[in-house]
Amino acid sequence: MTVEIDTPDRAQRRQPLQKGQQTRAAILEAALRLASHVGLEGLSIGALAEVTRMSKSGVFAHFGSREELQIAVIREYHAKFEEEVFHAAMREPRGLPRLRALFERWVKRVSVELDSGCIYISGAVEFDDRPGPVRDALASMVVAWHGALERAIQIAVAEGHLVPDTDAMQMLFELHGLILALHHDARFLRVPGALDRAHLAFEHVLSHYVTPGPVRVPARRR
Amino acid sequence: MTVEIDTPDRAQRRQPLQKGQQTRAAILEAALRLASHVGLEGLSIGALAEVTRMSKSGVFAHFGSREELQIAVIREYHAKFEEEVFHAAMREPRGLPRLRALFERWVKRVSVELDSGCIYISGAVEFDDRPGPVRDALASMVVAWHGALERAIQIAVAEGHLVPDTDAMQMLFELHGLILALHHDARFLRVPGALDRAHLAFEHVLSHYVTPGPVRVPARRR
DNA sequence: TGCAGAATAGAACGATCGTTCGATTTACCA
DNA sequence: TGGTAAATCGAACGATCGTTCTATTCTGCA
Repeated sequence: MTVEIDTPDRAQRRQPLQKGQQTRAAILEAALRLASHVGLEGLSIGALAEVTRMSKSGVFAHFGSREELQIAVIREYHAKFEEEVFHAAMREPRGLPRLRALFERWVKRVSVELDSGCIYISGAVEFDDRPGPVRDALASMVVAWHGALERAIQIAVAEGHLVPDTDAMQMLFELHGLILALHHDARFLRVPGALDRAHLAFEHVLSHYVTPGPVRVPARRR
Repeated sequence: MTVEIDTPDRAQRRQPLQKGQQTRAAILEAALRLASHVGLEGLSIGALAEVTRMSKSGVFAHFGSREELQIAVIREYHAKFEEEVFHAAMREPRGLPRLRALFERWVKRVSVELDSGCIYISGAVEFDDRPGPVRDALASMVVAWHGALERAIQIAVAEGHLVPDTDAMQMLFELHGLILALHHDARFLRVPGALDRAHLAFEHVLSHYVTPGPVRVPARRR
């Protein structure tokens, strides 16, 4: 539901956002920061209004309901995630380099970023027993991301970097576990060195699937 | 703060619980079931009163504050966990068999048990940004459990089942990741076959640390 | 510049939250 | 069995929740 048609003037002046849209964006940004601390369930319109120095009803009007706000936050997080992790890594060459980049950026997103906990992870825990549109939105984003990773693995197989009988979903399961363990140790337990553990574990997982020998023959493919 | 001294009569009649204690236990059981669905933060005294068919103040009086209730729930979960996972697995022979049993029971606790989500996992996400006594209680329980696992790994090394230069904390990190991934896939995404993935992944991790060759020479030790 | 519509504020709603307090019932021991 | 302390209830508190109104301010286009 964005603006479909802009006046030519506005479009070329790079001012595509009306007032309402840009305060909505500001609210969303604050909501994202807030939700990454207190979770999607902990997100409240009152607190959001305080942070943005607006009235509760003013904030509310932009979303229509708390559920819609939560879903908007999820979508916003997804967009950021896609940009900073997926698209950035896609610039790496196909196969293992790209897979490494995906994992590396994923790691950064989950553990290092200053005040941004991973909403995919916290949301999964908050909504694993709570059906509804929020859960559905969250799940569809996570599934999409996992799908992208699975494809990256399959490409690495096709490139000959990973052994032909690699079970992509199994490998994904193992890599996902590393991210979750990292998130747990770094964010909850505050263990130093969790990052190194994640990297080393990545190599361990990789060694199960990587094609043996220094010489690799990339499969001829387009 | 349990009852220190019982009258001899009561102790031998196996009625160690006064009325108050046993309703407290009943409340705690309900709280545990409720918290595993809605989380420790989602736990409310009102909902708890409704479930136990008591008044809010009646429930409240047993704990003195919501925080105390949350901590009591954590301790209760810990006791159950210790009994069903740790103690049960400790009956297995030292080394690899015991480590396998620990993992297996851990898996069961986290994914199969009907309506009991793992409070260690959900709590870690809920309180990773929230200091206070609840977080401290939770963290100390998790740390204790991880310590027990680390010891089990070290014993397996001493028994010669795992290679001598095994990094116990690294191995623990990798195994913990599998549990978290299982929890995510089974509880949130409801993917079938997550259990099998966890088991296969366990063997993968193991193969990195297990002593090669069919013949193993257990270290002489006590 | 003026006017229509969007954007925001402000007050109020019913509900629920954790907590307090005083009254009342219940359980237990002498 | 009676008396006392423990256990439980019921009502009320202030706070906050999401949401709904109406009124006011502001923005952007003719």
